[in-house]
Amino acid sequence: MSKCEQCIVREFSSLKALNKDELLKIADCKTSYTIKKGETIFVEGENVNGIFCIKDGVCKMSKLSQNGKDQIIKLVSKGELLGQRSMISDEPTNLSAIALEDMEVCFIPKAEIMGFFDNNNQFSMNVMKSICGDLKDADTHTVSMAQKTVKERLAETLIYLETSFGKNEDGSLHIQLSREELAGMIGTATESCIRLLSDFKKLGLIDLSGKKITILNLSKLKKLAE
Amino acid sequence: MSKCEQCIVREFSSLKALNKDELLKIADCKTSYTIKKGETIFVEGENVNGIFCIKDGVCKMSKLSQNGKDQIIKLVSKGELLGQRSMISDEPTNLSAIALEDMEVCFIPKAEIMGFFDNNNQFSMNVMKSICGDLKDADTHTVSMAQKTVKERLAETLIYLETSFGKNEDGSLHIQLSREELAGMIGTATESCIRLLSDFKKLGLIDLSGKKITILNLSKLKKLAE
DNA sequence: CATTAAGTATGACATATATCATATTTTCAT
DNA sequence: ATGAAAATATGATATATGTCATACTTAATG
Repeated sequence: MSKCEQCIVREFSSLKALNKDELLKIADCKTSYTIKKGETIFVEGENVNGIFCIKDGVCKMSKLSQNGKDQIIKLVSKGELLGQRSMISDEPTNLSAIALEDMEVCFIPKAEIMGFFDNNNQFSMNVMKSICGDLKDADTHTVSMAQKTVKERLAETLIYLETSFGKNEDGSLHIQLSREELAGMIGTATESCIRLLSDFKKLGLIDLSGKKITILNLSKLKKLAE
Repeated sequence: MSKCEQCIVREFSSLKALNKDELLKIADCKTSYTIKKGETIFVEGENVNGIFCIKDGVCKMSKLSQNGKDQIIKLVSKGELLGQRSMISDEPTNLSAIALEDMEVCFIPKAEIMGFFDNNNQFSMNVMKSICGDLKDADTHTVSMAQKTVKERLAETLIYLETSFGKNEDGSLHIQLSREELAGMIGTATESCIRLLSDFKKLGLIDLSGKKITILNLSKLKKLAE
C-alpha cells in the first residue's frame, strides 16, 4: 500500500490541508485502481459512498439527456477529486465518469472523509472552494450554451482543450476526443461538429489528421469564440 | 433592530444551524433593507463582502452575455441566501441580483459568517449542501440548454414557475416576468419567446392576458417539455 | 492480409430559430 | 385623461442547425 504522504497530486486538491496523521488514516483505508481508457469509474445514479482522487489521466463527466445523447459537463484530470458533490449531498451521483485515457485513481471511503469535515476546517474550506469554483464554471457554461452559436462554442472548446490539457510534441491536442464526444461537449449533432471542424480547417484555423486536431491559428480562433 | 431569533425564514436556510448566541451576534451586525421591484441588490463583478438573507420577495440572478443579452441563471426567493459562492471563493460576484418584486433582505457581513464556519460544523455542512444543490441544478440545466429545443425549454420553465412560485387566486403565475426576461431564462430571442407563447395559447395550453400567464393544461405542457 | 465494423466526411434537405420591420397594445408620467 | 414610451405581437425572410442518406477512411479482428 503506497503512502498518501508521498503522493504529489494530493498537493493539487483539497486534500493538501490534511496533516500527517490524517494522511496515514486515508493511506490505510484507500483503494488504488488502474482504469483503462474507455472504462467507467461510476455511472449517473450510482451510489458511490466515497470520493476518487485522480493520480493520473483524464476522464469525462457526462449526463445522459432524454433524447439519448451524452452531454459532457466537464473534463477532470490529475489532482482533482470526483464524487464530492454526491458525497456531501448524500445522494446518488448526478454524472457519469468515464476514462478518456488510462488512469490511476484512489478511492477513499465516505466515512473517512466525513470525519475530516468535523475536525479540519481548512479541509472543509478547500472542498467548499472547489465546489464553488465548479458552480461558477457551470453558470458561465450555461450562458455560453444559451447565447453562443455552435461555431463559437466549438472554437471555445478547442481553446479550452489546448490551454487546459496541453498538446503533444507534434502540436496536436493532447486530449483526443471522438467527434461524437466533442459534439457532446459543445451540445450539438455529431455531423454539425464534423462539418464545422472541416470549415475551420478550410479557414486554416486548425489541422485535422485522423483523430488528431492541431490548432494552427489560436488568435483567430479566439476571435471566432468572441 | 429586529431579532434574528424570531425570524421565521431563517429556518429555511443554512442559518437554521445557528444557536442563540450566534443569532444574537448576527442580529447585532446585520442591516435590513427594503428593495423595490426592479432595483438591484448587487451587480456581477461587484465585491459584496457578506451575504444577503431574503426575508421576503423574489429576485433573479443573471449574467450578461457577450452579445449584450441578460441570461437568467436562477430565481431566488424567501428563505434563501445570496452571495455565498462569492464570499467563500473570496471573489467578486459572478451574477447580478435584481428584485422581481418588492423585497425584504438582511445583509450579514462576511467577517461574522466566516467565524461560524470555524465553530459550527452543522452550519458549514448546510452551506456546502446548499451549494452542492445549486451545482446539481446547474449541471442539469446545462443539459437542458444543450439538448432541448426552445419550445421544450419554454414549457419546462413555465412549469417551473408554477411549481416553485405558485399562482395567484385567478390561477395565473405568481411570478410575473416580462417576455424579455422569460426569453432570458430559456436562452432565446424575445420574439421567439413571444411567438411560442402565442402557439401555446392557440393550442390551449396556456392563457395570456397582458403580462399574466395562466397554465391551462399542465399535463400536456409536461409532455411537451418531455 | 482480408474483412468488417466503427468512425469520419459530405451532400441534400427539412426545420428551428434569429433578425428586421412594422403594427398593436399596454404602461406610465405629465 | 392624453400622449409618449415601452412592451407585446406578428409577418417576412435569412440563417443556423438537425436529420437522413451515403461515401469514404481508419481502426480492429480473425
